[in-house]
Parts: sequence; structure tokens; C-alpha cells
Amino acid sequence: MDKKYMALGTSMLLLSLLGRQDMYGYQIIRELERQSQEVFCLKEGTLYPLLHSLEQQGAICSELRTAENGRERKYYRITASGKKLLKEKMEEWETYQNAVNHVLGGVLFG
Amino acid sequence: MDKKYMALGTSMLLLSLLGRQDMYGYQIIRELERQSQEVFCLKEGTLYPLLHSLEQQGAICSELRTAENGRERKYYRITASGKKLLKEKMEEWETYQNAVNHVLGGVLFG
DNA sequence: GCTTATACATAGATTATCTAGGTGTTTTGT
DNA sequence: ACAAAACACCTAGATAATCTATGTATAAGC
Repeated sequence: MDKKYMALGTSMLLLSLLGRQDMYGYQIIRELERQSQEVFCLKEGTLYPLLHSLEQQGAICSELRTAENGRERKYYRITASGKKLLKEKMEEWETYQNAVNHVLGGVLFG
Repeated sequence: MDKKYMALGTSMLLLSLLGRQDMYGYQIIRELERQSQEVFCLKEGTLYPLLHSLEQQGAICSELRTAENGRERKYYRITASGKKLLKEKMEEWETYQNAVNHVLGGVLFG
């Protein structure tokens, strides 16, 4: 396809989740699973490297917080640049989605 | 993601095109480009191996035809098994699409 | 005749995601 | 009290989808 394969990106979904609230890795996996009705079961081996790369790019930033029970968690927050990136990716997704549906519906309205 | 990455597949689009008429490789690239309004510019290095693999799987079959101008073209036709595969892939795409949109729209109706 | 478009093909690189492993802590069940 | 499960982070290597680059021909346009 034109760009970066069909992978509009898991990163779009991550940024979208973080756009609503700060979250830590493990939580992101559970939330994504829940919000997608078990369609997306992101693996840790995919998530963590992706978070690190998004942080490197400056789309998100992290901060260690300690919960009452003493547990350490690494919370991620979306940055201004990350919000811009999200917007771009959502527009790409819209374009992509429409293109696929247009091709699929070729018999009807193509 | 759960299965085969986000790539629901270029193969879905190919099968969909072939579901409407027999086509040869070069034509598929042009048609896909046209029907997607230039969103999908499938490269030859992607298409031909994919066609060969779909043929191997029995989803499509090929036949050499010679045009009036003497040009040889390898036409592909979708098989019954290919139609079944297409149906499955379209259902997957529907599920996937809904899941993504549900996550993205989390603020509104999540 | 030269260039561009048509038509098929393969090899190797790139990248997204997964599998499988590792470390340590807290909660739950018995 | 102890084991098992869940929590929480991490990385290395494998797999697969797509692209880039290249090769070989023929036909059409200038």
C-alpha cells in the first residue's frame, strides 16, 4: 500500500487511549482489550517497544508513580506533539477506511 | 493485534476485484488505484508474489490469454473457495473496523 | 530509433507484530 | 503458610507483509 503497510498503527489506538487519561503499560493492554470488545489483544512484546519509540519521538512522556500499595507504575501522558500525530493518524485511518470500503463495495456503487 | 497484524489483507481487496471480473496483474494494480481514488498504489513486488500465493492456496486460478495485439496476459479468476475466503475476510474487516472506531470514539460513546 | 507504457517476475531490505523468555511484586486460594 | 495467579516491566529473535530495486520482454507514441 501507499504508506507503512496497512498498519495505520496500533500507535493510533495507544495515542487515542492516552488522549483520554494517563495510563501505564499493563493498564493499556487491559483497556484496549476491553474497549475493543476483545478484538485487540496487544502483546507486551508489541506494546513496550512501541511505547518506548513513541516516547523517543516525543509523542508521549512517562513518569514513575507509586501507588498506595507500594507498587511502582510507569504512567504515560500524551504530549502536544502526540495529539497532533493522533489527529493525523485518525485522518489517515478515515481515508484508508473509505478507500477499502469503496473497493469492497465496487459492485454496488463503484 | 489478535491475528496477522493489522493486515486484513491486500488479498481481500484482490479477491474483491476478481469477484467482479477476471483480471490480469497489471490491470489489478491500475484498477485498485482507480477504485481507491489513488489511495492504494500496490507495487508489483507485492502483487505478483501475492497472486502466486493465492493461486497456490486455491483461492484463484490463472489462464494465459492472448489479446488481439498479440500480447500475452495472465488472467486470474476467483474460485469457489476464494469466494468463501473473501466473505470471511470481509467479516473480519467489519469486526476490525468497528473495534478501531469504538476505541477511537471512546470519549463519545466508550 | 528512442522513450514510455505494458506485462510479468524475483531477491533482498524494511518494519510491524508476535512468541518466548526473563525479573520481581502483590493478591488470592487453600 | 505456601503456591498459584495476576500484576508490572523488559528484551531478543522469529515471522510475515510490504516495498525497493532490478531484470526481461513487447507494444505504442513521438
